[in-house]
Amino acid sequence: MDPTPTRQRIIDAADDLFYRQGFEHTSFADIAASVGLSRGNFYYHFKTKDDILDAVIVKRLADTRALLDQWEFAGRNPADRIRAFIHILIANQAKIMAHGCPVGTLCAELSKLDHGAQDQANRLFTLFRTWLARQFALLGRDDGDDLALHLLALSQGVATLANAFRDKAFVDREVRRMEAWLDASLADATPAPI
Amino acid sequence: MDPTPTRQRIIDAADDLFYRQGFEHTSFADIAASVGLSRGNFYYHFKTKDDILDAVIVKRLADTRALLDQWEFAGRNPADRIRAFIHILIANQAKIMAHGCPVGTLCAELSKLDHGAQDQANRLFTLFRTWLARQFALLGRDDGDDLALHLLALSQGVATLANAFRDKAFVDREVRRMEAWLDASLADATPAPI
DNA sequence: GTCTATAAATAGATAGAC
DNA sequence: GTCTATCTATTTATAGAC
Repeated sequence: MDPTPTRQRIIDAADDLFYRQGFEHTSFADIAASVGLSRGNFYYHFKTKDDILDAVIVKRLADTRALLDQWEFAGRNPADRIRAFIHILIANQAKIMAHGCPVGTLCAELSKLDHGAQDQANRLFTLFRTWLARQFALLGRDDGDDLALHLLALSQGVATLANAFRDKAFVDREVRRMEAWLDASLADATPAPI
Repeated sequence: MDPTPTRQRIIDAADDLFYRQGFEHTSFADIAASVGLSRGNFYYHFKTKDDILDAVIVKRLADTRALLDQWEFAGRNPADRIRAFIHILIANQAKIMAHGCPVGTLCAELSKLDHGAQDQANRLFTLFRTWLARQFALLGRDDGDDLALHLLALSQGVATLANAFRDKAFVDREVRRMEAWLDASLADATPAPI
């Protein structure tokens, strides 16, 4: 009858607030209010703000691994799995237009803050990178990591511009472009540039 | 014998600090110290932090217009001018790896802060977008704006990942890829996707 | 135009009662 | 485990002397 322990509710609330408002712009008071907790009791669960950030990143890493495992399981072949990645831009379109990519915006912010958790956050990118590279490798490409980084870069840029221009049609166009590029990559051993 | 007025020195310092540390993470004290000014005197020149941000964005807009005019003048044809855009990633490689793209990171931060200057900052993107779209149009493309947004998105994503992974070779590869894509677009009326 | 001193608000963090 | 009360540091911002 205690569905989610307080600690987990704090992490979930912080995860959401860090995404929507940014890490630095989110205060303890914001998180406490979101959970329905007093500021004082807060420190029983987390000693410092950086401790919460660590916990949020650990949670995001776990969530990401679970997502990739799900795609791995559900996708019948590597190409379908890569398409699943491309389609996050559609599935999360509203959130991305409102707040950008959770991974890209967090890493960018931590870089500005010169924060010690930078490397941990960057591992979120690495999870996608490694997973995508393996899918491309399974398709017989020996430049899987290069293709993975390229696709990751394009999806990041689409998220950034989608956030700035709030243009749904632009996102849809770019998703179709990525799909066409993937198809061309499958048909041709030396796919078209960009 | 007063080379740069204090107001301009404040704007220059804030511009640099906002880029390297982010807007919110930069305090008046930081800017004042960077200029060599007391905090008190600061308010003689700018009433609020938002006023400084406005001035910084105005400066960046002017700098960007000057840069685009220079490319317009120096490039012998639209293709060369687009190549000049692509090569910012090389020219500013060190800064981009350290702090990301000045435009993309500012717009992303202001979006998180839900800041009133969002639209003003987004105009920086629009300057590049409109300029690129015209170059593509001059090349006979009727989908100039689409191509402009696509190139802008890819360069944004490259900046984001360059900042996260600090990988110079990755940036070089993506620049070559963009150049190859541009060449293919020129040769073919229906260029390869992505 | 520049300075020192200071106000007022907020943020991170702690102590101790219940 | 949760609360109230409090401390300390920082930040934005103002007042007034020079």
